[in-house]
This record gives sequence, C-alpha cells and structure tokens, in this order.
Amino acid sequence: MTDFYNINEYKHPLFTVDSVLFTITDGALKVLLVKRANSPFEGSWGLPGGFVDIDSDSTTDITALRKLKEKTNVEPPYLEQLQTFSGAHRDPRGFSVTLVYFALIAAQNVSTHIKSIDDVQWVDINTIQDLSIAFDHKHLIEHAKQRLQQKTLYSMVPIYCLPEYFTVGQLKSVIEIILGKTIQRKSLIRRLESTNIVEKSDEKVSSGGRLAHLYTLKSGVDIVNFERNLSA
Amino acid sequence: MTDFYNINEYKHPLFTVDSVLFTITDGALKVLLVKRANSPFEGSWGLPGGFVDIDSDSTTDITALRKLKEKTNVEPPYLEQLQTFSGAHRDPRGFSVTLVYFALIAAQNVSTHIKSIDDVQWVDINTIQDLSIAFDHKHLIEHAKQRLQQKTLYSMVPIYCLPEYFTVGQLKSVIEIILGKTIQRKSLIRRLESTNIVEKSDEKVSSGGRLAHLYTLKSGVDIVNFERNLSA
DNA sequence: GCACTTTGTGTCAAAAGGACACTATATTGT
DNA sequence: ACAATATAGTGTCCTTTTGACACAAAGTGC
Repeated sequence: MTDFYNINEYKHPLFTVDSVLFTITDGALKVLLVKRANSPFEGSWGLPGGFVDIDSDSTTDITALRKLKEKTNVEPPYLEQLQTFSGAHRDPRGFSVTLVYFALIAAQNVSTHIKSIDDVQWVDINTIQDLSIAFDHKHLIEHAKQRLQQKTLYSMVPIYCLPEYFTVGQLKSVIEIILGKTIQRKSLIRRLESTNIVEKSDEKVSSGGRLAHLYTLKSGVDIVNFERNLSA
Repeated sequence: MTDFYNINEYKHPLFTVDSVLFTITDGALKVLLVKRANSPFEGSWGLPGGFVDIDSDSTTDITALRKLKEKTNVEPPYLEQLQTFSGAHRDPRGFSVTLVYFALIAAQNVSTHIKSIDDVQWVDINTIQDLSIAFDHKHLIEHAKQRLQQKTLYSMVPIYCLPEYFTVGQLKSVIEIILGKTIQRKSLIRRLESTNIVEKSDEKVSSGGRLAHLYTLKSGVDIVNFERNLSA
C-alpha cells in the first residue's frame, strides 16, 4: 500500500480487539460471552471481539463497538480501554496481541435481543471459574472485574448499568453487587449531590415503600472521579 | 506457520510499541526522545520504540524494555502500560496501532550513557510544545504526563525517579516538579510511614542544613495506592 | 557565635466518608 | 380503617486523613 516500507517484511503479531461487556441482572454481575464460530476454540465460549477492519474502522474503539453491536444489537453507553494483553503462546496461531475494552450497559436495553439467539449469553461472573473459556479470556475477565470494582470506589460508572431514569435504591443495589459488600445510602446520596453529573427529577416511582425520586445522567457529561475511595 | 488460519488473509494494522520514559534532572521533568533512523519521519525526534520481535520477545513488555535498553543501556525500574492508540491516519503507511508504555528512571543511572551519543536526548516536558515531534507522539507524551501526575497524587511512584537511597527532601522535590505545585512535607512523611514499602535507614546525609535520614525502597514490594488523593 | 537552611514534630482545623438513629411515606394484610 | 412492614430520605456525631503552620532540632558558612 506504500513504498515507504514493506509491511510484510517482518512477521507480525496477530492483533485483535476484545470486549468485556458487563451488566447486572437477577441480582448478579454478568459478562457477555459468545460462542466462537471459527477456529481456534471453535464452539467454545469467549469474549466478543475480532480483527480490525482497517478499511472501515477509524480507530479500535470503533472496532470494539462494531463487534458489540453485532452481538447485542446496541452500542453500550460506556466503553473504555482496559489493557492490552500479549504473548507468544496465548493463541495457538502464534504471537498475539489483544486490546481489551471494558464496557457497561443496562440489561433492559439488550435482554430481548440476547434471549432470542443461542450463540450469545450473559454469564454470572461468579460461575466463570467453573467454565471452560477460550484463550486466556477468563484472565481478561478477572482483570476487567477488578477495574470495574476499583472504578466503582471512586466514580459513578455503575450508573451505566442502569436505565435512563433510576432511583438511588437501584444505584445502591448495583454498586453493592459489583463490590460484593454493602455501602451507606447516605454516602451515595452525598456523592450524587456533590457531583454535577446527575439531575434529580421531580417524578417519583413506587418501589415497595415510600416513593423514590428518579435521577438521570445529564447529557454530555463526563464521569467525575472523586478524590477519595469508598472503604474497600 | 500454521494451518489454522492464513495470517495474510486480511490486511493488518501496523503494530508498534513505544515508551514514554520520564526522569527528573535540573529541576525539571524530562522525556527521552530519539532521533529516528528510518522513514517515516526520518531524522526527526520521536519516542523510543519499534516493532515486536516475535521470535525473541515473549510479551510486549519485553519489547518495550528491549527498545529502552538499546537507547539508554539500562532497564527502567518502573514500567507500566499507558494506553493503546490507533487510527487510520496516524502513520502515513496506513492504519496503525501503538501500544504505549510509561516508564520512570533515576537520571543518575543513565545520564553518562546518554550524554555520549547524539541520537538520544532528554527533553524538558515544558519545551515540547515548541518542538516538532514524529507522528502523534506529542499527544502521547501529554497523556503520559497526566497519568504520571495522577498516580503521583495517590501513590509513591515518583520514588522510581530517585536513586536507591534518597531523602524525604529529594522525594518532596521530585513530587513537586511532577505536580507543578508544592506539597506538605508533613503529609509526605505521614504517607511514607504508613506504607510498608520503604525502609528508614540509620544513615544520614548532609543537605545544607540538619542531616537528612536516608530511605530506600524495600526489595520486591509493589507500589501501594492510597485511598485518598493529595489535593490536586 | 550568629544567621540561615533544611529536617523533623506537634497540633489544630477542614473535608468527606461511616454509622446509625430517626422521620416520612408508600404497600400489604387483616 | 389500621397496623405492620418496607423502602426513601435526613440529621448528627464519629473517624480518618490531609492541610496548615508554628516550633524545635541540627547541620553549614561567615
């Protein structure tokens, strides 16, 4: 494609993009897995991902989103790079590099599509130990989970696991599932009120007791990082 | 190399590994730049890096260290992944992906080697705006600087910019250069004493006033993250 | 010896989360 | 209708960690 340099002069690593997409359903943290259609590991479960299409993907972010949309029919509202993993033996085809993204989505926004097909499923993160997973993807998922937990201590990212309008109770519940421990409702409210990223709606919604206020993420805002972690 | 899959079936992105190696000298934060020997951008300054040697590098971490050692003659004591940057137009040869590392080293451990050659230099981070730098490397350096500043708020990473034995005064100075603001000596000492990663030696050293205690990083320890940031 | 410099400590104030009691307002069952 | 129960939200004090800053300690240089 150029005369600067012959791209086939050296042997290249195999380069792929994979994503760890989390959601919360049935009171548990789940990861999206897909059944592999191709060798290697054909037929076993692995992370959604694949090769960059260098003619149509402008960046690897687009690659990740494209692959996720193929599987879920929607693009997740939160996507960030996790880390790049590499090694001579992590793929039987040779030295490989995979750029792993981590993403969040509200279960409501995908579940109907997922349930209708049999090569995509949500897997409870706690049952992954017992499964056989392609490549080193089990390891990648573990890394992503730790990053999600860490970010939950100093940001409001779990909001992206909720629908557009949500209550403090729902957010508290999502955070507790991610962290695997309870947190103080008061602390959560203090943080919500001190950031400028959510809006308190006037609407209230029933939740088995006193009506709960609805909150919503302001549009176009970036996630704020607090200067202090919740107690780990 | 395999019959699973023909590696040349698709067009691949160009994959490289680059490093942003920081140090502190002359009261300023500096980045290592090298003069490019090959096209593109031959003759201009850029980050040390290059292609993975898939026959000898076991991971990309090794690639980064190998490239840094070629230029500085030593391996930096601190190395971590920064981020992967990609795009169809960041390299004139086509779609490219670069995995960027960020590294720290004590100036004392490299300066003699660097000064003797003319294709490697330390550049003051504040003068980089005015320079012409290969690819989007100026942008990568800016990202790395922000990460370094952020980590400095909640960890002791700046220790890796210091020699084996150092004083609180030296560490305070390095941190202040990185952050571009003064910090409280008391806060620094409190943090040093609350972590278990440094050892207070009995030796003292002259520093223009009262003798200063020497500290040293315990061997084999990992960097500890504090639960709270210093004030930004 | 005296001024100055850098190191190190003591102490109080400020900020933000944790704990937890208490109030408010729904739903549900009888 | 009313009590029991559940969830939402507030008020308040405690705890932890950092910021601020005065002060003491111990060198150097003239």
